[in-house]
Amino acid sequence: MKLRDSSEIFAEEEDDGEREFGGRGTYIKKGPWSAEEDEILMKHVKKNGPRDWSSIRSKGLLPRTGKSCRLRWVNKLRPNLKTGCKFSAEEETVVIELQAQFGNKWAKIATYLEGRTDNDVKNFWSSRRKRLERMLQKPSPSSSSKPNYKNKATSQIPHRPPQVVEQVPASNQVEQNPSGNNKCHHVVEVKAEEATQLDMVPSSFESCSSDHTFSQVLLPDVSHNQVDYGGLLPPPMCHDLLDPEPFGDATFLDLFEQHKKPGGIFQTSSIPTNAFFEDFPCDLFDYFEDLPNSLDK
DNA sequence: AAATCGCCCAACCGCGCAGCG
DNA sequence: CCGCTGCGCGGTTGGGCGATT
Repeated sequence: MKLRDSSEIFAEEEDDGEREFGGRGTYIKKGPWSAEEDEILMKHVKKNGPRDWSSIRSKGLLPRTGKSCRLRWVNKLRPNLKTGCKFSAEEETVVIELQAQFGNKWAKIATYLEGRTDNDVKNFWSSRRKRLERMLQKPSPSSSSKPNYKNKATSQIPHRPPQVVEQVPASNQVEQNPSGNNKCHHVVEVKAEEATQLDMVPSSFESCSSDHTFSQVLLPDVSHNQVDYGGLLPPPMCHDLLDPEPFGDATFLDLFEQHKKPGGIFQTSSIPTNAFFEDFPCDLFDYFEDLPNSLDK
């Protein structure tokens, strides 16, 4: 397939009715990039390096702003990008930890993840946050758009085998694991923390009957974070947990403290029943299925 | 089969910062 | 010092698409 040159792309822009004019009377193309545009941009970078973005338009190479060109290069054309590849559990762990430490410094966080862009990280976090927020909203039986597992017959619920939950080691038990698989250790530890965040659903507290207790294995002591930060300062706490916004005036920790009190939901370490977990979507526990067999014992 | 919902992701927008004249 | 310009970053939006109803 023959790619068009820049003059043809400009000509096309002059023909279509959606062109937008820049400050100098030149039109600026917006929207999806074509293969031809990518090709031209690649050539520019090959020749000049990833800089002089604004000259791409001023030289008449592309009807795009320098901003747009840079973004395209950084997010899609740069070599060694993991495009179309979902975040691995390990990458998720890194993002969660670094977000707790740096806040929403996506560009900085992305530098710790090979092949990921700030946009990737931002989108990942945004999706995760939305999911969390959705779960934090008190579900109304009549208006909930998501399936309300509680209201469905048990036979329709995609059951998670009990052993899946039991595979998760307590944070202070992992350290004693003689197998010493650091990678698994790392993932399990932080996943437990994330599960803690996601599980802080007030509606679940209410819907959970008293015999549906939540195992402490999913409530690691956040002060005993065992992740290797590679020289970075360990995050004091995930921001999600400290952000009072989802909980009104109380932070997650406030709620957690309340529920740790005698009679609270977290005081026992008994094995949870499936019923508790049926409140959550299956993929919430995807990490647990990735646990190695060595942790089965 | 059609409608609706939810997720993912590419791309744009606005703002702040740095460099330069 | 000030204004201009380019660049980088974080926030937001809108479309595509698969899953569900």
